[in-house]
Amino acid sequence: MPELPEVETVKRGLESQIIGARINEILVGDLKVLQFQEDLLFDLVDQTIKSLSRRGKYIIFELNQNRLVIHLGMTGQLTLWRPDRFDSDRFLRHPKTGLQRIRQHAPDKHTHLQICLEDGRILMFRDTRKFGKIFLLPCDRIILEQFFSKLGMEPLDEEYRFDRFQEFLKGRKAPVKPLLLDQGFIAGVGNIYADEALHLAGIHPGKRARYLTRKEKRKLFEAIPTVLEKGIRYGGTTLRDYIDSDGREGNHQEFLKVYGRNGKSCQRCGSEIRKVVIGQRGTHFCPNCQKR
DNA sequence: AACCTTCCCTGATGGC
DNA sequence: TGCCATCAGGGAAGGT
Repeated sequence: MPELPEVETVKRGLESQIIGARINEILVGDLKVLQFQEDLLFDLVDQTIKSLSRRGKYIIFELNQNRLVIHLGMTGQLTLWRPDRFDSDRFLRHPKTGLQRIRQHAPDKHTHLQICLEDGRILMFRDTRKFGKIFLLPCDRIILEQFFSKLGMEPLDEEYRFDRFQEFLKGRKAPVKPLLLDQGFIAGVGNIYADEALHLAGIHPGKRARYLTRKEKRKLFEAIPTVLEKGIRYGGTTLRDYIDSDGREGNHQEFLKVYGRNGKSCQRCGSEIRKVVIGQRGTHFCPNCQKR
C-alpha cells in the first residue's frame, strides 16, 4: 500500500526522467479511476510536464494548462515504460544494490491510463483494486489549495510542528493508531508506518490519545518523520504490489520492526510481535516494548 | 465535532 | 479440480 515513502520514491524516479516531456497521446482503460469528464483528456495532448510534487499520498504533475493529481490507493502503480526495454526483462542491474527484480508490465487489463510521450516512452497508471484516483485541475493556486484543504501537516516539512501535533491530540479519546491514519492530522502516514512509528516511540497502538504523556507525544512526534525517512532511504516497502517508476521493488520490507512480523520476535526485546485489529485495521505491535 | 461502520474492488488463500 | 467464503485496506460517505 503506497504511503508517503512509496509515493515520494515514485515521484523522485519520475522527476529525474520526464521533466520537459511532451504528451502525444492518451489511452484509457477503466474510466472509474478518472475523477473528471473523460473528454477533458483531449486537453492533455501537446502539453508538457513542467514539474512534479507530492502532497501527502498524492503525486502532482504540473503541466502547461493543468495539474494532474494522482492517488495510488491500495495497489496503484505509476511506471515509465520504455520502448528500449524488452517486456521480458525481469532484472535490472542497480549501481549500488546489484541485481534487482523489476516488474515492468506491458499494458494489461489493470492498466487504466497511458500517457504516451513524444519520445515513445509511456507513463502508465496500473491499479488492480481500482482504489486509486486521478484528478485533473486547472493550474490555479486557489483551486489547488481547496483541493488539499482537508489534508494535515506534511511530516517532512517545516510546517510539522509539535504544538500542532499536540493540539490535534488534545482531549481525543480515540486510540492513537487510527488518529495516525487520519490524513487530516498528518498527511501521508498509512498502516505500515503508523505501526512502525508507534513501535519506535514505545507506545501501545490502542492507548487513547488523551492519556499519552507529554514525553510519549514528543517521542511519537519524532518517530513519525524518522520511520518515513527510513522508508524513503530504502526505496519504499514492497509487500505485494508496490513498485517504483522503473518497476523496481522497494527494500524497506526487510527492515520493518513490527508490520507483518506477527509471531516473530521483537528485535529490541525478543518478545513475540502480536497482531490485533484497532480501528478496523490490522495493527502490529510488541506487547513488551509497547505497554498500555 | 468526534467517532464508528460500511462500502468500493480484486487476487490470494483456505476449507471442503 | 473447482467452488465459495474470507481477508487485505485508503478514503469517502453515511449514521450516531
